[in-house]
Amino acid sequence: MPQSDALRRFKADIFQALGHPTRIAIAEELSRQELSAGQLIQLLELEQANASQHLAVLRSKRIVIARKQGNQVFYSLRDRALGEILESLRGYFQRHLREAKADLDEVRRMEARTR
Amino acid sequence: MPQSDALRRFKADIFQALGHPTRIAIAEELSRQELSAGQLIQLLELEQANASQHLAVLRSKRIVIARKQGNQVFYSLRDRALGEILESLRGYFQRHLREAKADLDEVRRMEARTR
DNA sequence: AAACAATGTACGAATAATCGAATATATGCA
DNA sequence: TGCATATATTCGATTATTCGTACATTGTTT
Repeated sequence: MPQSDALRRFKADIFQALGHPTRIAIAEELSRQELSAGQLIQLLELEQANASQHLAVLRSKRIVIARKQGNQVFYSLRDRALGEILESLRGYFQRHLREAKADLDEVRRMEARTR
Repeated sequence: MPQSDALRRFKADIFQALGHPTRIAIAEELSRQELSAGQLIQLLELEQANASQHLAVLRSKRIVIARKQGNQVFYSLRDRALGEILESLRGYFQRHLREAKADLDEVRRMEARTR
């Protein structure tokens, strides 16, 4: 592949890091306010280890900043642009609402079948 | 997880679909202009089957629209917002250039070692 | 119809992502 | 020091992605 392959990988890494519902949820919460790991766990009803793993992914891609204070670790989004991207996807979703709903319905049907 | 889990999955799906360097490259080309599968293959120097698989991913998440014309299939980005998101990541990259460069360097070192 | 061109799909192997359980590493406090 | 709390890491099993090879499909041309 020609040109700046490494730059593409960089971008792809960021997308990929956000390519999981739990990490989306974390990023959305953090775009509103700084939160400790524990608070995130409580808010999103996550397993402790699982949350920590997802936070590690976000940290490794530098999407999130960790600030240690005493016993706990406070997380925040590193760049507000990421919050805006998340926000702009809301618009995207609205714009394609009809089809998006069809997609979501299909997801639900799949879920129903799998249970 | 509370609240609209399905909506998060929807968003995560979009990120995940863009979470691969080849698909980023495809999306970036298509944000500039409509292109046939063959043109993409040539531009990005991809294997035919591989390109087709990546295009299938982008189609399945409706990131891309396929228009069949005679023998060939022309692709375009479904929503310019996606192009803008891609563009805004360029800004993100600039803003964190120093660290981003360190990341890229590390990627390169990893690559060098693996070869 | 036969050959060709462009694209898509199926399959299997290799690699990567995800999860829960258990364990480790701080830090705070009695 | 000893114990509790908050967070991170390791491990193994499971599932998902990715890739190349081979084949299928569709439309075009002769």
